[in-house]
Amino acid sequence: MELSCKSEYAILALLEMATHYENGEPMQIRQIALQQKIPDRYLEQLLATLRRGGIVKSQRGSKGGYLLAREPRKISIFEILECLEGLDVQTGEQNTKPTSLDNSVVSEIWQEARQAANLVLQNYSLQDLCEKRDSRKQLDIMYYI
Amino acid sequence: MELSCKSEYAILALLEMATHYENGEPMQIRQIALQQKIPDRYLEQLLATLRRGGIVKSQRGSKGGYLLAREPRKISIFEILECLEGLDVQTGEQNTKPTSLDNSVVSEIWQEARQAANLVLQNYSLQDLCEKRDSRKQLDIMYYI
DNA sequence: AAAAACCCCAGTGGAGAACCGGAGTATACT
DNA sequence: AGTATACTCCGGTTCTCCACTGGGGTTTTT
Repeated sequence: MELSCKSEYAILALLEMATHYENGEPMQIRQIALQQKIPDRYLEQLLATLRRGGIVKSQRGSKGGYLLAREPRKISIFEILECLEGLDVQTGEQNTKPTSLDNSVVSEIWQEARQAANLVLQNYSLQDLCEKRDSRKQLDIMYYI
Repeated sequence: MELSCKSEYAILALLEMATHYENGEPMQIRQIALQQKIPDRYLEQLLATLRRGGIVKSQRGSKGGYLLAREPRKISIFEILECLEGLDVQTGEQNTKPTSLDNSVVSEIWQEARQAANLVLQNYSLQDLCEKRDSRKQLDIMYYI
């Protein structure tokens, strides 16, 4: 029930990219890693996965880096998590576990709960998170004054 | 996002105990383990945790075993999972991670999603699962005829 | 050609999950 | 009283996965 480090890193990185989305220039791994305090070699792998998942695109060579593949509004948090955690390799072979009635009832309940969580995550886009953060920031400033 | 083996075992075991709840006699670990195909030495540990969590009570000695501490209707699936997975030791010490604005926004979203899942699990009792299974069983018999 | 970035593959250390085993203790039955 | 039958507690083992690191490559810009 815990948010994995991997997913948190990925969301933070994408959040960073989303806030700089407008200027259209690619962001480097180092740059993102520094801003969000993420080990850069690790982030590299996460971004590679996100690229394969069609969430970001990369530009090689000098002046290269990463860009969101779509507008922040069009990228849901659910999609990000699915890309990273998901792809539980659907082993074509039959699962040898003899699924009993009890077993299937339990896993259905579990699936229903997961579905409820997914629904929430599908309704949050990167844009939403950015706005949430920015309005929070404004609030903080107000309080400071 | 996967249901841990531990939790699945526990729910299955409690399900087994719930179906025999009426006759009032304690069930032995071996008995439950055999029925639900769970390694008995492992189940022992899970039941100990559930006992400390006030979900089952134990009777020692010959003719001993385990009993649900309450009626199956009064035990929610959420409570079971919380007892097993939960208790994320609230380290009194300050978390040294410098929570940024981004960080807290992300973890709030995550918490909201988890909350949605928990709500589902809170609304399912052991009794509900038993009934769901039994009605499924009836259906199967009908189809067989 | 050299520098700056991404790309790919491989390995490592630690933590936790899923078990297993043995010695101890309470209870019931005879 | 004694034995069998259960739970109780404590420890160890094996295995997998996560987070992270390293060493090469390749592509692009200057």
